[in-house]
Amino acid sequence: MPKVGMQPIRRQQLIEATLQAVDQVGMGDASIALIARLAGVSNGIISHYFKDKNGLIAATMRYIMSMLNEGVAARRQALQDDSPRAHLRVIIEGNFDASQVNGPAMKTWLAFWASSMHQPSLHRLQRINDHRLYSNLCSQFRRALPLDQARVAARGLAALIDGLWLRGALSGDAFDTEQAIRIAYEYMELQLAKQQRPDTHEPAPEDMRGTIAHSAGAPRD
Amino acid sequence: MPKVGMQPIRRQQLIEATLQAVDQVGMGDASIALIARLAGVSNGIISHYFKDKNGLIAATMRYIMSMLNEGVAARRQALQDDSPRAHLRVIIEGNFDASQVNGPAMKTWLAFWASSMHQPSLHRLQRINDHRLYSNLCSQFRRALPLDQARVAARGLAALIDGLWLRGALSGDAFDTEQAIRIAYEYMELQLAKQQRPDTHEPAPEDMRGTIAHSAGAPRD
Amino acid sequence: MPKVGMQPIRRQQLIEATLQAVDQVGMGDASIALIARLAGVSNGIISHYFKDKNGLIAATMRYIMSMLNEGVAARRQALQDDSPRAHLRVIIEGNFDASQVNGPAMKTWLAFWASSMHQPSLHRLQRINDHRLYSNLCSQFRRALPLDQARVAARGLAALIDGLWLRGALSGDAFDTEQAIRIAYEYMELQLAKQQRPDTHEPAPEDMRGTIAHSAGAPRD
Amino acid sequence: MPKVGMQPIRRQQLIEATLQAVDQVGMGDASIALIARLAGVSNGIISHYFKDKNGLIAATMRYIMSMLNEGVAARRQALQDDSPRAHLRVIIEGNFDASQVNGPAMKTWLAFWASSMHQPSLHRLQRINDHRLYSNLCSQFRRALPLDQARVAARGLAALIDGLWLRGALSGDAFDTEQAIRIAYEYMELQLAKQQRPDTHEPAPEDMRGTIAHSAGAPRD
DNA sequence: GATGAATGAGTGTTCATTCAT
DNA sequence: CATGAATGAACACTCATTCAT
Repeated sequence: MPKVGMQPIRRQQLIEATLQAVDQVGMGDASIALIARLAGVSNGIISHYFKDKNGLIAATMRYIMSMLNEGVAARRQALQDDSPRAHLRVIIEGNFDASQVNGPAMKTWLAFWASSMHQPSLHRLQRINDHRLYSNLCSQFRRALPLDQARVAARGLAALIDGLWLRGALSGDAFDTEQAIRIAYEYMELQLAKQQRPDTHEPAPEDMRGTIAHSAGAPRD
Repeated sequence: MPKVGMQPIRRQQLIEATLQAVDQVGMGDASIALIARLAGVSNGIISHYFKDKNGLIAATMRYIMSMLNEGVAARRQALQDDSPRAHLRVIIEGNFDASQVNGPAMKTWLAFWASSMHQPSLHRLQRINDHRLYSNLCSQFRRALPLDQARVAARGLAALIDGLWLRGALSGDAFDTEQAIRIAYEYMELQLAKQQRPDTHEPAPEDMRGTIAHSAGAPRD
Repeated sequence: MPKVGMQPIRRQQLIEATLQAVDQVGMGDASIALIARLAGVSNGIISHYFKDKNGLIAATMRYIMSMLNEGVAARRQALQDDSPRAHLRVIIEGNFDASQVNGPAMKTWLAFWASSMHQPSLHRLQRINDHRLYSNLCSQFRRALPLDQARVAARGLAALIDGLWLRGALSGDAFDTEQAIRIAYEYMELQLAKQQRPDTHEPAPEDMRGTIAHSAGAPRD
Repeated sequence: MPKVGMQPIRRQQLIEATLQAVDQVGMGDASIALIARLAGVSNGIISHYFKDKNGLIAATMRYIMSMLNEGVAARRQALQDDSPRAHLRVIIEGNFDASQVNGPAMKTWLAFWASSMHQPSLHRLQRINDHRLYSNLCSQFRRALPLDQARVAARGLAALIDGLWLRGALSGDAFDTEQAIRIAYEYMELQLAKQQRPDTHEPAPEDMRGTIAHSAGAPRD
């Protein structure tokens, strides 16, 4: 009943109800009536805060994306090592953050991707996100590799991260975060190894002092 | 007009109309009425041949999966080199076959994944497919690497293939098949390279003497 | 496949499948497809033999009615006593014949009644049947009672028979034929007992010395 | 137009439209669209208030049943004579109340009976109703007769009432309430007569001075 | 005689959206 | 702010019927 400041609270409430609904019945069956019931509010209020259902969906997507970005940002701030490797690790870890590998988030991401193929507004959101992951990876690889190699490495690592996430999400089993991170790390190392000894394709061992560093790199984009 | 033996013809006709409809408006809006119109038949015929819409969707998915399998199988038969490397290349290439990187197929795959999170029957299909890619890769890597390494390599390559495919599908641009294949090849080579030099810090070295073997491996399933 | 004489066989086959279908799913859900499947024939054949669904329904009703009539007729032929009482008993018993108190018959009768309220052709069938029971009872009571009393007795006994049948059918339990017959007998006796006392204001007493004729009495009508 | 507290009004409105529709075209053809049109509301509102068509049908049945009960209850309250006879008369009369012998009610009852053979929820309703008529009759007969006789009398009278109602409904002509009540009265008297002179099986004549009495007994249940 | 492919109108139901209260 | 009554189009699905074979 409070007049002031209800907006952000209600919006958050409805976004979380949306995630819950998508988790329970899928995006296709996540009706406004169900979402409103889960949020404990009336049907009508949704258009009040989000104009229409698409608005709610888009807001929910932006919310998950911001969770992803925050997951990376928080890790980056805790970094002490400023090496590319440390930054890349942060990006990788952030993309497998708990906020991204739970049921509601995974189902919503998948539904979002499917929708983005036909909804221009979602497609735009999606491209921004995809590009962010790539460019964050690329800018870190760039510090260790020539541009061409950096681009390929970034493209590969981005794909590997998304692929690991995708297969984990689709498996139906609990997400094996550790294994996913390990595989992504290894790929990163293999790419970085090209820098040290351009004549070999071995990873560079000695400079990996477990450091972590405060780097940048927002997740899934 | 009713002829005898129309079943296979009509089924194929309706599956193709479904792909077309999904391409045009997305799976969410691919109504029976639209699919029937695209196929040039009446609404009612769909339940005659597929029981209900789910039956049509599942048949469509099976069709795309069989296309994928055939794409790999055809390449495998043309193979002259029986090495793991050659087989792995076939699997990679098959997964980026023209039948898989066109609009209708990509949109259908994405929609299928999203649906599989909530439809047990689709989930089953999906798991079978995912597992097939992994086990095909694994059995090839196994010929060159120790079991543990082979597993990790297979998991990584499967994820990389799916991730490259996913990012390509979501990009909205034409699929850059060549680049995707190149990145996947490189990953494959990096993994196979571990066998060569037993002296490095990598495990599983000596027993993979470049052996090759004739194996099989169908992609994405 | 025999050409000649298939008609009566097919018709009977389809009528029995109709009873079976009504028993299983109710008349509302007894589709032509289901009936054809139960009969082991194709959908299309029904219109060949019965023009349309209504024709099949009507034929099925006529079949049940004829079973009822045969049940009474058979008992009447076995009769040695020609008294009104004996004839009335035959009518009562015939109405609770096994052919009338089984699941398919009871469900079909009820559905038929409901339909007869809106289908003139069925309504006509129904009236004929109802009237037959009444007039058969009436003609027997007439042999023992004055016309007015006979009419009331017949109306009452007809209603009691139908009511006993109805409540038995609706109960969901096995039909207690014996009890129903006992109650109907008692009513008959109470009505016939009025004849004994010629001093009452009613006519037609003494001349009904049990004798009289083989009359008729078809069931439920 | 949406007002608060519309629920009871709309529900009643829709129930009456249902009766009207059943009267006009039968329950089989009483579509939601027709009912909504007769009620002057939109199709969608029905699921808003009754969940689905079955809910509306069940509510309509409960409404007719409550009318029946009220018809008996009102008569019972007006009773001055507390004799079993008076109470039984009230039950009989209530079952032929104007609310039960009009077209819509009769058609709805018949359709309800037919449906109750296949819809468990309706069957339950139906059994309750059937049992109520029987037990009300039985408890009154019990005051004048030994238990065994009372049970048989109640069973017989319940069947007679239902049978008279059924034949009246099916006749297609205007319901002859008076005649039906007269026949039921007579049956009641014949049964009650057993009490007075257990040594004879004659009905008790003299004590039937048209007494009425205030008794209880709800009809058809 | 018999099949089953094909139709297309009709069904109950769901749902995002609107808006008077 | 918030409700929930109300709409009406859209949906998947059913079905009696027709008819080429």
